[in-house]
Formats: sequence, structure tokens, C-alpha cells
Amino acid sequence: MDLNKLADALIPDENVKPLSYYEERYPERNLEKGAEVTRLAPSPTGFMHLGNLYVALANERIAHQSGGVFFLRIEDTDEKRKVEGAVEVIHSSLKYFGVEFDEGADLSGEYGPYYQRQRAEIYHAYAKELIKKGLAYPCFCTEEDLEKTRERQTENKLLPGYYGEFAKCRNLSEEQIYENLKAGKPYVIRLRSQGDVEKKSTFRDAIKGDITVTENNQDVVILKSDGIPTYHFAHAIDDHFMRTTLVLRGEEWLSSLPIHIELFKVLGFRLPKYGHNCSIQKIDGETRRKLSKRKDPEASLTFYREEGYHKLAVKTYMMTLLNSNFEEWMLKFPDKPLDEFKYSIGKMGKSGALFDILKLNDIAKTVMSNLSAEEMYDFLKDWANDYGTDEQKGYFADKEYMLKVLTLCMGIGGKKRRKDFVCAKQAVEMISYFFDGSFAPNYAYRFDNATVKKILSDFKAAYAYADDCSAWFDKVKAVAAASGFATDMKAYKANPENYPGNVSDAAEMLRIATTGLSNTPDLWTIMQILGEERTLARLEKAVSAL
RNA sequence: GGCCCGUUGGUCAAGCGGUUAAGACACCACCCUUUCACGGUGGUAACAUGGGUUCGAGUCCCGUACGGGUCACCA
Repeated sequence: MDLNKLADALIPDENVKPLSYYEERYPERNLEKGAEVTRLAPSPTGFMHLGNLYVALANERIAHQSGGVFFLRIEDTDEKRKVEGAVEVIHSSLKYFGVEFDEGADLSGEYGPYYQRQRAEIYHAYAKELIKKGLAYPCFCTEEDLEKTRERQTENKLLPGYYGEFAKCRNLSEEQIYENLKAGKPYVIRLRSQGDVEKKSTFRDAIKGDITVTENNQDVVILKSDGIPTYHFAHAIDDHFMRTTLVLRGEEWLSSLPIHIELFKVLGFRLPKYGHNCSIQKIDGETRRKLSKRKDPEASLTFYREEGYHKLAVKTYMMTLLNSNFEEWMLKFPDKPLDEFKYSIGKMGKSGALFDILKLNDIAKTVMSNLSAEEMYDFLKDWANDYGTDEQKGYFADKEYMLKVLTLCMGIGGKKRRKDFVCAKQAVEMISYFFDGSFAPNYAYRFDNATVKKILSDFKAAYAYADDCSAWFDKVKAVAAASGFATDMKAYKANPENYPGNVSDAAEMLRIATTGLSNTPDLWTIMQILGEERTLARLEKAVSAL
């Protein structure tokens, strides 16, 4: 059989050039020894998963830390999953979290094009080469054919797939092939696998260590009937010509590693290093499972933007999951930028980590507490502009006032910063009581109405805006005492049964009356910020609500 | 079901044959505090399981259980 002729008949692509052209066009990168070239290769589905950020961050750190290159390649070989504007989403959402590419789709770069659809010519050149060498062949099987053999295989408990005796088109005669072509039957190009499933070997995975791999024996599809390559084939070609040195990807790829190993071998390419990282999981009732795009809002990167999580918080949390010794480092050097941490692949977890939003929240609180009032103002304002209600947007009209509120709520000027704010959404809601339009208290006192009423009324009568903090508190004490409440905490603790309550309880009533909440910063300052008129109005409102 | 990967407190995890089995989050208690927080101190809590190997096993080997992944003209 004339294989050269067959290759031309099967893949009539005029753009195809001699193979040496591609090797010259995409030369070895001129990098320092030890520099790693890594990549992120997502499908343009328009959805960015937390897992995308997770693996992107690892790749980015490794490349940049080693003086290498981190690039973006778009795996758009599946027409059905493609979504308009998806690449823009990839860039913007990763950029928000501080992950940027050196080259790739929609960026410059010498190793492009970075969209797989635009690389058809290269795939075709190598598919033809394989055909010429007898290492690939056309397959005319229909979906039904494949389905039938699969059924037969499962019935007989055989390994499913297209291989050996089940590879019906593997040994088609020249006449049969041309007859099928003439008849216009659609076909795919399959690899003529040389592997043997009985043969196993150990493979060094950068994350998991030594793993055992079985040789591939599947005649996998390398070119689909529309002439577009499958992931496996595109991966081998692209990562070779983009000169990737380390493929760090999700562990769902581990099982197709044998295919990739054979493809690289058959194409005559040197195999890159591989690291398969585990996915972020979530506990769902009794069972753990992967964070699901459909079921879990927190799986989406947009979730963190909508909630207003600070990017540093999310990035820091990802790092704690990514490298087990990161957290220790961070605690030791709280002021150093993240990128100074020495990232190592060896410290990546071997088993899937459970997503813990409480831990994220804790980190987020610390990040937020380190902002200045101005930074916080900008951060919250940006969030409100994108995701807040009109009313919330209005909070930022009077910057002076907002700055006062934030300075108080963050505890700036005190010995220690407060850590009340987790994310922008929650922070903005938390300070809503400073804005009359949003003040909708749900008074929940722990004492009976008569007691509360007396204390509120007494305080209202005594309140003077000009009082300083200690004069103010003396009045709180006096009011508490007038209702028989303990003003000496030591005495109260010794014999709590002797009193209806203590100053703390009285202060809580005042706090609830003026803010609607039992957890707020210093009350005296709140009243100072609100001003005399509004403070009295709120006390009045609370009294009449009783 | 076959193949592959994994299993240390509720969670993230140190640990590389001899440790009182770190640390962080969460939880609880106490202290600090004129109110709310922050902070400080302390506490509860773990090597999935059964066999080996060894003077000695969370660490090495085998089995079992459980969990995860994967078996496409999807990536």
C-alpha cells in the first residue's frame, strides 16, 4: 500500500510543511538551566473553577521562581463546549487573583498560535507522518459500531476500547479504504498502538512520586472526523513545540498518561516532566467529592468576586492548600510578599484537600485588617460599584464620613486592629447601621421591655454629645446603677444572683438600640460619628418600639 | 467491574524506623477588657483495619475496608 498517497488522500491540507520546518520554527527556548516552562491549558467554557486558579498558581509559581516561562494555551478543540468571550474571562479572573501569563492566547509570544484550532496545520503534518510510517490509520466505524463492541466487551468482562481484535479498521485493505473514501464515509485517524497492557513500569510523577503505569494498547483517535485533533494528540504536539518542560495538571489526567507517553514516543518527542495534583474537594453530607460547578457556588471564581473576598485572601488560602509548609512560612514572615515564598513541587499534597471556607475566612480577616482606611475605602467602593445595591453605592458619596466609619470599625489607632471584616459584601452590610436609609433594626434584647425601657430612657435623658469617653461611660454606669445593675464587675461575678444584670448588659441594650446589633465597635465612637441628633433619634425610636 | 491514586484530631497538615505524634483553622475554658471585638494562656481531639519484617513501625511489605479518579470523535 502506498502510504504517502494514503496520507495525502486522508489529510489534504496544503499548508502542511516538512517536519523540519516546525522544529526550526519552534526552537528550544534559550533559558537558564533549571528554568521550567509551564502552562495553563483550559477549555474556553466561560467558567473558571477554583481548581483552575489552584493549578494556575502552582504553575505560575514554579515557572517564575525558576526563571522560566508561564503561558496560556486555549484548548478549543471541542466545538460544543466553546463559549464566546471565554478567553477574556480566563484572563480577567486570573489577573484579579494576581496570576499573569508571560505569553499565550491574546498575548504576544513566539511559540503560537496559542489557540489549538489555529494550529491545524501542525497537527496535520504530524498525523500524516504517522500515517506514512504506518503508525496511524483511518477508521470508518460509526458511533453505533463502537457502542456495540463496547457492549460486547463489558458483557464478556473484557477491557473496553478500540484495540487488538476489536480494532476493526486497523487492517483494512487498500481497496476497502479507498472504497469508503469514495463513498464519502466520515472517518477519524487512529493511532496504531504498539503497546501491551501486560507491560507495566514505574513512572516518576513530580507530585505523587513513583507510580505504576501500564502501557497503552488503545488505538486512540488522534484526529476527529472534522480534522481537529483530540486532546491527547494536541497535547503531545503543543507541549513539544511550545517547549513545555513541566506539565502540572489535575489528576484526572493520570489515567491517560499511558496514551501520552506512547504519543510522545511515536512522534519522536522528548517526554516532559509531569505532576498530577489532586482536586479540591468538598464534604457533602457523608461523602467527599470534587467541588462541583453545578452544586457549589464557591467552586466558581466569580463567587469570590461577588462576595468581595480580597484577592490576597483567596490567593493566600490557595497557597496553604498548595504547599504544606507555606502557612508556617507565612506566620513567620507575615509582612513578606507571597512571591518570596520558596515554592516546591515536592510539598504539594498527595491527597485531595477539603475546601474549608472557615479557614479562608480567617485568612481573609487578617488580610482585611492589614489594609489602611483609604485602601479599605477603595476596596469596598470598587466592590459596591460592581456588585452592591444602589443604596450601598451611596454609602461612598461622603468619603470623609465613610473614612471615619472605617477607621473605627477596623480599630485603626487602637493597640490591635479589629478583625470583623471577612469580605466586602459582609463588611458593607456590617456598617449599614451608619446609614439611616439602611437602618432597619431588629431589636433583640435579653431583658424584659420594662427594664430596657427604663435604661434607654434614663440614658437618653443624661446623654450629652460633648461628653468625652470616660464621662460618657460614667453615665452608662449611673444609668445601670439606677436600675440596680452591678457596676463593679468583680462584685457582680462574685454574686451574680444579687443583681438583675451588670454594666455590660446595660451597654448591650444601648448598643442594640443605636445600631440594631449586639456586636459593634466602641459605642461611644459610634455615637460621635452618628452625631447628637441621630443618636437621640435612634434612642427615641428604640424606646417607642418597646 | 478493570486499572490507577490515596487514608495522621471536625478541617488543612508536620512526620521519612526510636518524638511527651508539631503547627494552623474550628470548638471550649480562663485572662485582659468601662461595652463589642482584637489579643494572651490553656484544653478537648488523630496515626482506617488485620497480618507480617524489625530489638523497635504513623513511618517498610502484604491483605482488607473506605474514599477519589478514569475507562469518549470531552477536555
